[in-house]
Formats: sequence, structure tokens, C-alpha cells
Amino acid sequence: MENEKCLECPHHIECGGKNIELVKRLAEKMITEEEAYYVSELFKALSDMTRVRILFSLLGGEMCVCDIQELVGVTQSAISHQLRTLKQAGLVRYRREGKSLYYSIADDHVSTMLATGLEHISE
Amino acid sequence: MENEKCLECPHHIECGGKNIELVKRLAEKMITEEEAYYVSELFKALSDMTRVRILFSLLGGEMCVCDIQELVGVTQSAISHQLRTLKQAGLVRYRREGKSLYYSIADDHVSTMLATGLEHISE
DNA sequence: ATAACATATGAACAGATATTCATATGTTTT
DNA sequence: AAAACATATGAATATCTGTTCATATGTTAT
Repeated sequence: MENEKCLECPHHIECGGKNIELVKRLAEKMITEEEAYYVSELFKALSDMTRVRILFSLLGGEMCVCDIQELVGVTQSAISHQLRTLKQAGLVRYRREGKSLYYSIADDHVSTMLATGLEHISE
Repeated sequence: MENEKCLECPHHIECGGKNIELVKRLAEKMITEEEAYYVSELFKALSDMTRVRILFSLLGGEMCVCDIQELVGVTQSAISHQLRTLKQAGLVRYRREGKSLYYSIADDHVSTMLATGLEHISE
């Protein structure tokens, strides 16, 4: 029985021959590269300790930058840069009130992910 | 009325003065630095496109490295390195069967986080 | 208008990360 | 025992990331 040459791993001829049916079936349901990219970008926004602390702060309700800074304990600039990342990832939103900007968690997905993540590490 | 000097942001005297009660109350419930670190490390493991694609592949059931490689379409070495990262983060586990190693999703938290992440980007 | 305040932004630098290449390890077949 | 197979690992490199510093923007009070 002949095996096809696998382009992905030229040093192995048998590669991919184990479960051809499964692979074919899954290949159709597979997320697209674009989706995978966006999902990874989303989690990338959650992959920094400072940003995680910011988000957990905001779980208590909306807060101005100044108070986040107080809770998290890093410089104003660092907080602001990280808030930008979180905003771009759609994890937080904000509204202005006078001189202050009030940030808050964007939607329930965010709380869910944080809660699930916290559960996961507690095992 | 006098404001205390804020150590975190020496160029602002008023810093942290907006919502002192809220900040104090939240500071007690705040996740520890250690927890924040582990949570961020967990999400860091999900923050790469290749690893995301590996995990979505595994949602279809356990697979050997060779088949993952086929589905994801990167080199064997790259897959192996990323599987190591996923394993260290407790996101996948594996068992040996003959020459092959079969990887699978570690627990339901992982599926939940992936699903929630995918939902989030679809908006 | 000017000063003070609250936050954002750009550049720069040090540290982290993903892939590649070469090679090693563990398993089965001959 | 040797060869082939399946996967892991270490080093090297190019790229990305987070913080800091300096400064800019937008808002309110004087």
C-alpha cells in the first residue's frame, strides 16, 4: 500500500496517514485562519499580568483610570497603554465624565473568560 | 481640604482621590499578584494562532501529532514546541500508543474558554 | 486666557516569543 | 542489532511586547 508524500513534512512519507478520515472530516469544520487569528489576538489581550489585574479591578464596577492605577499599582502611562490594548480587543469600553474617563468591562464574555481562567488555575 | 501624596504617580497629588472607598473595598477582594500571574500565563498559552488552531483541532477528539500537523499545516518541530507550551499550561494532555502520542483537551475549562472567545469575536 | 488636572500617545529600549534547523530520544519493525 | 518511524529538544535568530520617559490632548477651574 502506497503512501502519499506529505508536503508539510518532507522527511516523513507516512505523515498524515494515521487517521486520514478523521483529518478530512475535521478539516472541513476547522476554524479559518482568520478566526484563529482573531481568537489568538483576543487571548493575547488577556495574556499580560497588568491587563489581567486591570480587568479584575473592573469586575467590581466601572472605574476611572486614576483609581485603576491605585489598585494595580503601576504608572499612569503603563495603565493607559494597557487600557488601549484592552479597548482595541473589545474587552473594555469607557465613557467620559468631566476630566475623568470611566472604564468598564465590555460584556459578559469577558467576565466568563476571566472566571473560567481563574477556575482553571485553581486545580 | 488636603490630599495625600500618591507614591504611584508622584506628579499628581490628587491621584486616587476620586473613589477612595471603592478602591479600599476592592483592594481587599483583588486577586493576588500570584493569581494574576498564573491567569495571564494561562491566557498567554492561548495567545498564539498556531496553538489556537491546535486546540480547535483537538476539540474534535484526541489526535496524534502527525494528524495535528496535517490539520494545522506547520512543521513537526513547531507543532511539538507549541504542544509543549499547551501541556505546561495544563491545556492538553497526552497518552502514548506505540510510536504515536495522542493529545487531547485537558478539561472543560479549555473548551469553554475557546467557545467564549470565538463567540466574542463574532460580534 | 491661563493654569491645573486627567488621560493618551510616540519613541526607545530591554526582555520575551515563535519559528527554523539540526539533532536527540523513545518505539517498533526487520 | 540496525533501520525506520514518531516525536521532543536545544540553540539561534528575527520579531514582537511592555515599560519608561517625555510630551501632547482634552477638560475644568480660576
